[in-house]
Amino acid sequence: MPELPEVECVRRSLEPHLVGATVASVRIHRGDVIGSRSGRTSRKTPTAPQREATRVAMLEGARITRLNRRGKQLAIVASSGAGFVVHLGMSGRMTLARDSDEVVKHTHVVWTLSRPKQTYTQVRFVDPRRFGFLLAFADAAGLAEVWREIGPDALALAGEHAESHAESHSESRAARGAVSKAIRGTRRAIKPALLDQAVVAGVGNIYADEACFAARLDPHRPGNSLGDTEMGRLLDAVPRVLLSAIDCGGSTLRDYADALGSRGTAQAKHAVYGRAGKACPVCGGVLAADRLGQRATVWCPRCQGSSGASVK
DNA sequence: CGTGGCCCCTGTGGGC
DNA sequence: TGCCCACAGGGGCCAC
Repeated sequence: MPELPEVECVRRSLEPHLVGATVASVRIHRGDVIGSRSGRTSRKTPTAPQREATRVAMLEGARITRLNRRGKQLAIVASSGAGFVVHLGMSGRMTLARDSDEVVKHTHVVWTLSRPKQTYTQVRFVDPRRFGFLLAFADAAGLAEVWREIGPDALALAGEHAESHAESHSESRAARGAVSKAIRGTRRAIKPALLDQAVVAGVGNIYADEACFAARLDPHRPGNSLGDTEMGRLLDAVPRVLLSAIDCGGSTLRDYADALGSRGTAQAKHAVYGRAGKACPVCGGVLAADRLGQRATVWCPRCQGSSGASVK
């Protein structure tokens, strides 16, 4: 479900309610959503001390000071620097709630907050398919270690237009350099390269198709076939489509909603995703579809020239 | 190194 | 109406 824009909207909707709050208690209904995918399979029933350690790792007793995001991952950080990363997978949600609100099916973890004058008393991690997970880290170095596995945040590709701190320009240059090097250094098609979180963090199946369309590049084009102009178009298009989607509150195809239950409207702007066989919004031609790297892919053969050669 | 296949899960929508 | 299959916004792992 969630790609970078949706995770960012979740972050923004959670932030004012979590920052400054103390976690009074953590209730874990399904402990196996905690830990990396590889690290949680062989788990036996935890002992009481282990369960307590897990609640502490999930910030029981701690005060939340900030919410950071990199790609599709959301980090909830306490004053000690400890915290946990939330990955929503395909169907995960973080929802704000009151104690009295019905606990829906597939609610795996519930944090109860205590803070003066709070509107919501709980945050809940709900994830029917359980492709999402929560991963604890002990301090800033621990978070850095987790995030070392993924590439630069896709929004860092944006130049001046984004929030302009003094450092944003050099950060943008570094990100663009790293991503263009990664893409140009491979024969794999640009779409699977964009989906590879180690190349750039935050792009999923919707926005990969949308970015390729916006850049007028066939998603099948080998990365090492892109010319400078084409690479520039791609690196511009990625943050552009993501920022546009954030402005719309994300894409709600089926059930995405932010922490307050607000749905997104970015799906109305999709030029190609989910529109196979329909008319290209630019040229009116029929949009083509196939599978690329096991993922449904839609593009306009006319606007996104199918030639493998770099045509300037 | 890159790709294709299969797996992890539940829910839903379409075709019959 | 009901059943079965395919598919879904995530990613990991394995054999080639």
